[in-house]
Amino acid sequence: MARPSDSRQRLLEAALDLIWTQSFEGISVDQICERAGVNKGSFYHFFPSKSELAVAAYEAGWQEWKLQYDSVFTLQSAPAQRLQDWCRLIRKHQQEIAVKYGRICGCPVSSMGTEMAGIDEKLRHVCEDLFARDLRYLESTLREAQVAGVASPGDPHRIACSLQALTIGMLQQARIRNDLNVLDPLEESVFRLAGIQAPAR
Amino acid sequence: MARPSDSRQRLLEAALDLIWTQSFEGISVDQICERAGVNKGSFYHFFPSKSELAVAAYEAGWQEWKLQYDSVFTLQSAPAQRLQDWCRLIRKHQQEIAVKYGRICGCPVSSMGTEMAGIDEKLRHVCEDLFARDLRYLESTLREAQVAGVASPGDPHRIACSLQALTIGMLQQARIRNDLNVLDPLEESVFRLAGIQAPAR
DNA sequence: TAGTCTGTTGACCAGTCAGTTAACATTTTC
DNA sequence: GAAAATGTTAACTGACTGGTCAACAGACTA
Repeated sequence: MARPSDSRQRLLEAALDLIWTQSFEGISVDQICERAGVNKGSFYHFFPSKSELAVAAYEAGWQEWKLQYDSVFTLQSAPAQRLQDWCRLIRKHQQEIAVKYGRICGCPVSSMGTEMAGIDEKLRHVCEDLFARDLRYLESTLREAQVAGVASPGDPHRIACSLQALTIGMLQQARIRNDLNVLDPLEESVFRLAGIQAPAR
Repeated sequence: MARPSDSRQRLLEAALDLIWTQSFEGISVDQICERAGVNKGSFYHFFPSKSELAVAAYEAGWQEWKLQYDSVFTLQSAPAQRLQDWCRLIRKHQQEIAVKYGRICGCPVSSMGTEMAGIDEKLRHVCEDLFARDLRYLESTLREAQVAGVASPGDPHRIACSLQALTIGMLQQARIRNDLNVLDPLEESVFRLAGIQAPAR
C-alpha cells in the first residue's frame, strides 16, 4: 500500500454531478477530470473507461440514496405513511439538488438510462437494475397495505410499476420544464393509483 | 426556382431516426448525412446547425403524429373511449417502431428533452412545447368526461399532467428495459387516475 | 441564350474526443 | 534501505467533431 488519495472519490462525485446536470455523451473525460482536480492519466489509473466510471458513480450514488430510502420505508411507519414520506423525500431532494446545481435535474437514473439505452448495453443494464431495486420498496409497501386492508385490491407488482412510472415521468417533466411545481399532483396521484387513503396529518 | 430535391426531407427523417434510437449528442452530423445520403455541405445549405435540424425534425414529426391524435381524440367518441384508444395507439405505435428499429424506443420528445434540458435551451423549449400540445388533448377529454358525469371530480389540468407523466414514465421504462410489456398496466392505471370507468368492450 | 436561383460536391478547417504512455513521486512492507 | 505497490504528471496519438468554403451543376425566367 502506498499513496492513499481521494482522487477516485472525487472522480465519482464529479462524474455524477456532470452527468446528472448535463448528460453522459455531452460531457468529456477532460471535463470530469478538471472538475475533480485530477489528471487524465490518474483517471485511467482508476477507471478503464468513461462508461466504467459512470457505472461506479451510479453504484456509489445508490448507496447514499439507499440510506434515505431505508429510513423512509421503515417498518416502524404505516404503509400509507411511507408512501407519503417517499413523495415528500423526492420533492425535498429535488429542491436541494436544484439549489446545489441551479436547475431542476430530475432522476439521474432515468436521464442516463434513457440516453444510453440504445447505445451502451452495460449502462442500460445498470439503470434497469437500479430501478428494480427501487421497485422493491414500493411493491413490498403495497403488498403490506393490502394485507392490512388499507389498500384496495390489485396486483402489487403492476401497481408499483405504475407508481414508479408516474414518479419518474413527473421528475422528467420537472427537469424539462425546470419547474418543481410539476411535482404538485404527485402525492395525490400516488394514493389514487395505490388505492390507499392518504394519512390524515 | 431550380433543382428541387428531397434532401431536406431525407435529412429530417434521418435525424429523427437517429436521435430517437440513439441520442442527440451521441450522433454526428456526418452520420445523419450518411443515412440521408446527402453531402455535408448540403446539410448546412438547409440547416444552420445540428440543433436547428433537430428542431425542424421534431416539428415535422409532430405534424405526422398529430393526424393520429386528432383521429383518436375525435368528438365522435365518448371521452372514455378516447382514452382507451389513446393507450392502444401508444402501444401499437411502439410496437411498429420496435419492428422498424429493432428495439423499443419510447417517446422521442421525452428522450431528447431529458438529454438536452440542461444543455440546449432551444431544444428544451421545443420539447416543453410539444408536451404542452399533447396535454391539451388529455385535459379537454377529462373536462368533458367530468361535465358528462362519467368521471369523478378533480382538477382536469392536474389529472391530465398525471396521466401524461404516467405515460411518459412507462414509455421510458419500456425503452430502458427494452420490453413492450412494461406498458401492460397503462390502460388500467390511466382509468384509475382519471376516475373513469373503462369502456365495456 | 444569358442570368439567376437552388442545390451539390468534397476538400478543408481548428478544436476536441477517448484513451495511451513512460517517466516519476510517495508510501508501505520486508 | 531496497523492493514493491500505488498514485501522479504531462505530453502524445489518431480519429472524429461541428462547421466552412469556393467551385460547380442543373433548371427556371427574362
